[in-house]
Amino acid sequence: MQSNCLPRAERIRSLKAIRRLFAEGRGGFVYPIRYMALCSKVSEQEPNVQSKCRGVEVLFSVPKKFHKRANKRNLLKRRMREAYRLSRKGVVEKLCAASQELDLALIYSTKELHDYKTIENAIRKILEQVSAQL
RNA sequence: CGGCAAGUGCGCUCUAUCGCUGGUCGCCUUCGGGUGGCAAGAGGAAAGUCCGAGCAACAUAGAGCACCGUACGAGUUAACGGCUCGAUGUCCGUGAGGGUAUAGUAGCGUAACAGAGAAUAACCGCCUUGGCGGGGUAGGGGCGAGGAGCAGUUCUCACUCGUACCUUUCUAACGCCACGGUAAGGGUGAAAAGGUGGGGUAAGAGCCCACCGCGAAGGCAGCAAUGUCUUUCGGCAGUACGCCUUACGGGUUGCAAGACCAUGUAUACCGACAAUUAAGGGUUGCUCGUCCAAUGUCGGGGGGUAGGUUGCUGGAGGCUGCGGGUGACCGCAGUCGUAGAUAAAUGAUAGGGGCUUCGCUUUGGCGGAGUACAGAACUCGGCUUAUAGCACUUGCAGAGUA
RNA sequence: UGGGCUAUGGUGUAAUGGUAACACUACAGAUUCUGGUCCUGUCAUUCCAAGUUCGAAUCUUGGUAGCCCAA
Repeated sequence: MQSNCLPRAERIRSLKAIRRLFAEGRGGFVYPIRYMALCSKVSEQEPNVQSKCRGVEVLFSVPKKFHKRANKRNLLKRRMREAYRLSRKGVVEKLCAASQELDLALIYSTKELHDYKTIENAIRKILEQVSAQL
């Protein structure tokens, strides 16, 4: 598996999982991004999912309240996704070693449009904090 | 040359690295998928959801009323409230041009404040007639003064003057009242019932006449809206908005429509039979019409939750050429294959190149800043709104040079 | 994504097309030894821009912002 890929399968798509994440996860804030994280053990009871560990599932969001226009929301989501894609490698390896899985929500919560570098720094810091909490 | 007006077109690009989505061709597979190659992947507005259609469902969508929309003429179209060409009024602009309005008027309603009056008007004014006052003329008797008869008093008087009263007659001027006639004038207002001049009249008035304006008929031009006239006739029309009337159109809901599969189990719903009731419920707001029918038994069926497939992109399609039409648009021939996501792909980073603009500079060149509006969600035809900048065509007024 | 609704002082509401009204709050003044009560006054581009009209909060059109519905 290529280290930089981020296919659709690594996104959180189930409503139930999102509800559980926001109900039970721990939050934090690194300007300009708010995050929620929830880690759990991989359940070893189910024999057919004996695969490689599921690793991280992630969700990006930009509220409509802060950015009215759809193209700006899209731009920010793409920048966050790109930054996450390029800097997630260490966390995934650590999780695989500990055989844990992690749900992560990244919410861009400011009215300014920031460029790629600030977003990348923020996401690096968030990933460090999350992996330190494991 | 810079500035305008109308119309049309375009709306950044290249390379490298790392990615995303669905398609197709191989290989692997535990049949869930994985992996490699190939070609593809946002717009002129994708937006607003303001109109019009397609498509789908709803067990009838039928009739009448109500309600809503449209409303100068002709055309265009699948359809439209759009578009094209044209007509008239009005406003803006020196101009090229642009904005806006325009179905009908028999009836009804409203028009604040101001003003006589906001629509069968009549307050002031003007005028006829009548009455009263006032004024004038004439007469009568009374009173006073003068004069005369007789110098004075008293008395008398065909005399003169003044004064108030009564009677008669007149009313040119003035005041008041009444029955009428008028609509010229009354500085108000957004708006006051054709305008100017003359005649006419008791006073006035299209009451009459001339010119201008308006309406109708006729001729001519035009498919028509309408325009026009050495024509004829009519004295001549009530402004705005709403109700109303007429013609045409509208069944409702919208791809989260709907169809299928899997999961799954509240007694919602459906069918058959039996009995009972005729109240009730549904269908569009109402009426008619029409459909259903409380309950029991049997059979089917499946609430909530959370998924997948389909609907889904080949269509009133685009482009080129020829022909028709002033034009919107239409016809024929050739050619092209052009997004299909679903917590929602179409990107990020780095480096160049265009373009615009600013500063420095002797042209060259160097440096800085900017590169818009905005992201498909069933699909089309329009409209509206947002947009850095660039290009082209035609036209307008102006300045300069020859 | 598709439907629907609303916008009036700081707040909550009124207003036939004809002077934007009421209550509370805030501020200023007056009263009081001081504060409160009471009294007087002030605070509006009727969300924005065009149009219709003699005249728009109201009618029409376009925009902006906010809210609601559908699973």
